[in-house]
Amino acid sequence: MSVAEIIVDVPTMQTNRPFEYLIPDSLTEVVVPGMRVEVPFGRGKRKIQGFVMKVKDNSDFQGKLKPISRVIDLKPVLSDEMLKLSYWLADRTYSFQISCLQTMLPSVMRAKYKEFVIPIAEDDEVRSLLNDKPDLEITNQMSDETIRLINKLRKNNKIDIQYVVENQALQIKRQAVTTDLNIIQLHEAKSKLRANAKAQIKLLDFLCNHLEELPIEFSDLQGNYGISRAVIKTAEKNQLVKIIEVTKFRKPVGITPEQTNKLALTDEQKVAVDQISNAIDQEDSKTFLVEGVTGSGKTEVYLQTIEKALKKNKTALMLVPEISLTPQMVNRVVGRFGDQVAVLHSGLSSGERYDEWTRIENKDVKVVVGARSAVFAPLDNIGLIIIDEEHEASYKQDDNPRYHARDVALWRANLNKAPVVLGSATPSLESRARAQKGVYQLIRMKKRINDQALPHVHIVDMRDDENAAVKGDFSPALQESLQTTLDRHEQAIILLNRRGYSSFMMCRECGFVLKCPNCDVSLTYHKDLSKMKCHYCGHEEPVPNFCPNCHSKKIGFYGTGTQNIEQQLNDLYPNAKVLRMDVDTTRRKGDHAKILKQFGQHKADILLGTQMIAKGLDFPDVTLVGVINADTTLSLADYRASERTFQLLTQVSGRAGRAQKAGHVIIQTFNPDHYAIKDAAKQDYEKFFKQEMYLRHQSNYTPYYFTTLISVANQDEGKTLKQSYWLKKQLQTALSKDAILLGPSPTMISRKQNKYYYQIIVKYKHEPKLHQKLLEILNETQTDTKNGFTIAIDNEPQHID
DNA sequence: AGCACGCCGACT
DNA sequence: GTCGGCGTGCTC
Repeated sequence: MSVAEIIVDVPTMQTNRPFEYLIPDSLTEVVVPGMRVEVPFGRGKRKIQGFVMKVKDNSDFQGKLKPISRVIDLKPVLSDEMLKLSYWLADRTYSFQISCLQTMLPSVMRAKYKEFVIPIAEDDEVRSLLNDKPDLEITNQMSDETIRLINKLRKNNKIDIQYVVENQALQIKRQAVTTDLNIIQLHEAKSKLRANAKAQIKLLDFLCNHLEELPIEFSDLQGNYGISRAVIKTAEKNQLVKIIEVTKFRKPVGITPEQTNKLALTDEQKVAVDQISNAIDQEDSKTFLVEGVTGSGKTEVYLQTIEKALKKNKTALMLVPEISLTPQMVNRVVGRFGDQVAVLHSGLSSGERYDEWTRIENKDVKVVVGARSAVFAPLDNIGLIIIDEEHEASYKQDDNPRYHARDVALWRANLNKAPVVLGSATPSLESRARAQKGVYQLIRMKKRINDQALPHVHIVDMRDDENAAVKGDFSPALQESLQTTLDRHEQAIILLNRRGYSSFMMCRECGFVLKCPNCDVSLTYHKDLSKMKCHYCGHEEPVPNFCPNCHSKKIGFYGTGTQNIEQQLNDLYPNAKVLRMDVDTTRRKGDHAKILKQFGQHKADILLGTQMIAKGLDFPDVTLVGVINADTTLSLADYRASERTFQLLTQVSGRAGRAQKAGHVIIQTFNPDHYAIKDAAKQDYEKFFKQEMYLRHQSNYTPYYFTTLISVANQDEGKTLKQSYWLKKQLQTALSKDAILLGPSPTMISRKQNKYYYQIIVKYKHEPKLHQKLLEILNETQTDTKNGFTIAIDNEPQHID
């Protein structure tokens, strides 16, 4: 007898364990761990997807085992390493195992479930329900009436429900172009076209040059050659080409960047490369923290160590924050390693993502570059893992499973006996502290390449009379510097530190602030829609003409958004071209890259934006960086506020003067004496680290303490609070006197989408019973979860709000 | 999640 | 009486 242990696709606490199924004779030897299968589950005829975790010869199960219906994959989609990782991940993040298994795979591999009504009796009601068709899909848009009818007919055995598990990944079909004509016929056709049919000529030329690569997908033609769908359709009409559907993905006909060669290393780089290479050689899974000032050439260290891993016939994984996954960055890697590289970025459609995943799985590539989720890339035999901008909060996923890519990377590295390289100019306190203790090996790179001077940073005290008197948000010093920069035909970057600083409406008469009816936040003004919008739930309403509270007409905008600043810049420098980069201008995929490209080609003089412009951009003509409001992140009620402010200011300052030209940075602030701002101005990480460590020690925070955040949410505020206190009491029973228990307290935005949020924070050093207790709580509260309670556990949260 | 079982109130 | 509301418990 052959039995499989299967994790089923039902994300609840009760089903969060393996279920045993009989492997039918026809599938023995076929069903192996890591494979997806379809199984019957529950009393009805429901069929769902499951993951095979183990295969064994017998079962202790008392009841009758059901057999596996069919296999979804012919070979396992998860390796033993990944299966093993899923146990650890589920445990560490307090998530369902099924959720962990699913996040490791591209989203198209998540099963889609469909239900169909099948008639089994001749009946008028059945006929009218099905409209004389052979079946009817049950959707959630059906009226209650229809659902009731379906239930009734089923009870009376007049219809049956059929469950279908769909595998989206295999269903992806894409349109592609091919032609029956040969090269001579194509040329002939071309000569017959009118001279002004430029796009048609371009298409035919393309076909002539790529005949052996046909069929080629639409998206490739559009993306890489600018041949639009309309052009192809016209050609089809004229019987020049054929449009077919392809299921087999081909590698995109990409523009391979120019081959780049190794750069000569500075002494500091050499030390770094040697040490890491050594660890690769020794298969030593130690962790390096490369603390290198902006411009010290960390990327070259990454590239040369990756090369080292490849030479040892191993693979390499490189994680970068989504935001710095720019063409600049990608080209540098692809330029060095060519088609051995797979890139997983958010610009890919889910099909393309699956494509890249398949390439990695098939061992067609040796290097994977990508954002957070790329840490689950199905690479085999990993020789090196790199995490660039190690301190970035985006490495932590903020919904379930709440994993930190760094932790996953360390786990995989340990299993693969590979070193990990954490790189940053401004390491996270926890990593830097670990290096201090010798857990990680610290490698410092203090010098910039070519001995470039660090930019000169000038702090402007906005409390000064002179600055306070200015109407807008630009101090005289910043105005002057901008003018000088423009006069010299150089470029400037203006950073607006965003949090809580967008335009909201307030009444000057009664102080009323226009808020979202569902969430406890003020609505922000969106110029493009001319509407007030909630950033949390998307609620929108028209801009009021008078105060809804006192009916005064003195209601107006407060705060500064990027649009407002853009206006001010236009007023101050009417001849300068300003590019704005924020959530509004980068909504569509590729917008981000487009704006940066334009700026890089010097098609604009000033780049204005939020956080997203601070990362890894390298523009030789930028000589001025201005920070409008350095302190808005400081005022957050988050213990990481100083760290975040320091990191942001240091990163953005590093954008100035990266080539031959000297850089200049102006930071406007109301807290000029704050250490985070002063140390950032001097690019003095070590000094900041000491000061911040002292404060963290004083207030018992990371890295001196571990933190776990438990949040409770419910529609009813009283119930939420009651539940929170119960939770706190439960936790107290498991904690020692040394643990610190904070809360319950309302979150910064205490109401989101009509639910009230309360949180409890546990700070601890060593609490062996805590983990078990939290699991118990999750188990005990599952009935509450059904009743609209949300209980979330965040291990080492990135922000507390 | 989906489904059955079971216990209560208001209708042909 | 019985239909249908939802609370409870189970799924190999």
